[in-house]
Amino acid sequence: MEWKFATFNVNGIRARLPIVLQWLKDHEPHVLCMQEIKSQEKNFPLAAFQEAGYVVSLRGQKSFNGVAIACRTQPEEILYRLDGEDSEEEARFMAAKVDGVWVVNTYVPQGRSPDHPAFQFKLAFLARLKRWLQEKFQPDSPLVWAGDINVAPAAMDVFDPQRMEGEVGFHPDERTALEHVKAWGLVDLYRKHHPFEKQFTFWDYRLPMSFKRNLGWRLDHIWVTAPLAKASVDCSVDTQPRGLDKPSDHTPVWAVFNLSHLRSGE
DNA sequence: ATGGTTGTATAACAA
Repeated sequence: MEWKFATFNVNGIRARLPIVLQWLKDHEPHVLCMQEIKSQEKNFPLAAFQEAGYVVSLRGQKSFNGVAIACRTQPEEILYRLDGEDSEEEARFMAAKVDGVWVVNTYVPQGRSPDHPAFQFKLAFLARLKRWLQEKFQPDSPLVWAGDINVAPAAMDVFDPQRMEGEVGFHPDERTALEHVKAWGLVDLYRKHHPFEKQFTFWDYRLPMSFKRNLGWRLDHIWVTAPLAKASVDCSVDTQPRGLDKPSDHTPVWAVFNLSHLRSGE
């Protein structure tokens, strides 16, 4: 069974609905993780997704943040909170078991700047995620961690690494925190399939012509456990939606897996 | 130099 998975920071689901629906129609993924839906559940366009053939589970919040998972089939199990989270916490995490695969969808805190308290919150979020993975799952089980991770893992993942070194999104403490999550047993799937390509997933609105000039960052990721890495057929970034009218500042990342390959244990 | 634009919600705030 070919299983297509995608992640997209939509930056406001209501503003992005036409682009997202068209993308679903064109690519027909089994699962789409979304971040920054900036919507409460009552304002989320559930019916439009249903008409497109998707069931959506979401963790919303007024105005900011918010994550959602759109699936072809109803997930077997859904989790809305990292361990220890209280109901007041920002909506940045959810997980669902779909087609036998655990899908962990995060909108990692951006961090504002390295000297801001939000930066420590970002590092703590990554540490908590690692602990949660460690306590709940085995790295030899099929699991995807995806979303807007808000960290560029390496120099080739930012348009000007010398200028960005130490900035939020490309700070050594963030790269270390990300390495710690990875060390649990995850593979950066885009990088596995494209070891040398400089390919971004985010281009800031505030930089004039940033997309045209390719002044971007690779912040959106699909990281998977070993069995899924082995079962993966392809992983790529679709830059097309970033060039449309009224785009998100991010663009989708997708991957294809051969799940029958996974289940046969080979 | 510390800008710039965008979405949400309708005044600022976050990114």
